[in-house]
Amino acid sequence: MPLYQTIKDALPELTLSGEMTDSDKTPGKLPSERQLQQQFNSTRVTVREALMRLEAEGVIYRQNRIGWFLCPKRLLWDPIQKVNFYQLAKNQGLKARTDLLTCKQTRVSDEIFQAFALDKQSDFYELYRIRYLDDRPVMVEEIYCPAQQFPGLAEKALDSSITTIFQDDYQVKISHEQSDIIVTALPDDKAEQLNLNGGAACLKIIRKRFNAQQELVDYNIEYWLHSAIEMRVQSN
Amino acid sequence: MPLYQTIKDALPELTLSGEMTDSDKTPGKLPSERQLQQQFNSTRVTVREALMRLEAEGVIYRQNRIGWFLCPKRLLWDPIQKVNFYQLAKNQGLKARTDLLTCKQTRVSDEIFQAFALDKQSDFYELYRIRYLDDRPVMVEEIYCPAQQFPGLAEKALDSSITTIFQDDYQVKISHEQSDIIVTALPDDKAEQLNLNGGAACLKIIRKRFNAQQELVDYNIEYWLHSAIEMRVQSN
DNA sequence: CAGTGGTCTAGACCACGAT
DNA sequence: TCGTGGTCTAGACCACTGG
Repeated sequence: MPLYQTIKDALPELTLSGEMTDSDKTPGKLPSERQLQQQFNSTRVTVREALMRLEAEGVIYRQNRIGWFLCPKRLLWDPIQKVNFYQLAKNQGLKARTDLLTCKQTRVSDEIFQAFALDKQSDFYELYRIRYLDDRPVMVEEIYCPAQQFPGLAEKALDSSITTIFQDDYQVKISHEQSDIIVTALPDDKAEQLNLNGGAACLKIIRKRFNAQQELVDYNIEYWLHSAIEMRVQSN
Repeated sequence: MPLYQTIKDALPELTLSGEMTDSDKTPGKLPSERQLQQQFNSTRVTVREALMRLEAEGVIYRQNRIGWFLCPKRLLWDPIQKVNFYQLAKNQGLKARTDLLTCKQTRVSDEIFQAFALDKQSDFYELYRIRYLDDRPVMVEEIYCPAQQFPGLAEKALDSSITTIFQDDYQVKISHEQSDIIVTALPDDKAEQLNLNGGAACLKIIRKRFNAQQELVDYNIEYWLHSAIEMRVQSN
């Protein structure tokens, strides 16, 4: 059996038992790579091989230049149900939070513009937001919607539910949506916003939401830390 | 910019252009790691860092001890629709194939047994299958169903659609199913069956299928090569 | 048998975090 | 300032693939 397998198998217990120096400081924090290297009489390359495999499995994750941590349980999500993020988290005993990073009016890429089937290229609102579960950053998203349709959007409480704002402040109701979901690597710029490392596996979700007239209301790109989410779908 | 970034960015074009020795032999095959190491005046560790990031993105994949290859386009799949695998592939211009690895009667783990809510532990059929798209292995699955309910199942054409066999040979019709979907790493034993490497990101799908009486008909665990699949879901 | 990827060693320097 | 993870070098031996 490869050495990294031995290390990999031993790591979760080693961390939970709190034997090693780092672990008793912050709960769930793994010992440093150099400590592990000594513990297993190996090298950093091999230790990191073990760590990265555990990361791929969704057992641990890392914060950029901080260290490696055990993953809490995943958020269970049904892509069919249009359940509010806060409600979803609360139902599962998790604390949800959203931070608005930026909100500006701008032109958008052709791909996004064409999805809206508008007459001519005009301004869009572009929102960048981060979502947290129990204060752990788990998702970044970009939201695009036509500026003309949502005057004064920038002044709203954009760290709350966009759906609610659309509905209460603009009488725009979502009646239907389409989600494309792929597994890919977290792009470096998104990773930076999450204080994570680029290259980690993530779930990329492109969501288009429509009103009853089949008009596109908003275009949403989400990147989820892969270890933070689990999907459950029913079909009849 | 890190060196592995430079290599990563240059690789797809380098492969497609067919400049390097390996690439013109097998279409889509990347140059060997040692060739790349020379080309970029670097080391294997760094070259592999670039390769593994591309793998995580779903741009390339590797066959165990054979080499790295560019990924073909993903199979688009709607977890809500109960579409036959062959039909789905055909609609998207892909050639589907299924290989039966093993089929035996056996006891099963408590987790699976309990899902069936049977009176007492009895034998189950356990099928292992591999699925290919255009002759590329993209999925391994385990299927479990109660042996008593499907006498002689082992003699059927198990490299075709199980759903069809259930329906035509046993008058058992699936009316409803539930899928759990998570991103994780391909376990080593599954990787071996696919001639791939353990540790690569994969989509793990646990599917439970029920008849009209809400009885569990079969229990299915699938591991998809993450770069081979894309999900699209509609919600109303 | 030659070449490949899989695994591993034993170092190094840097930027950044915590203190 | 010290320790951390991020990146990188320059090798090595092995098991296996393919000719």
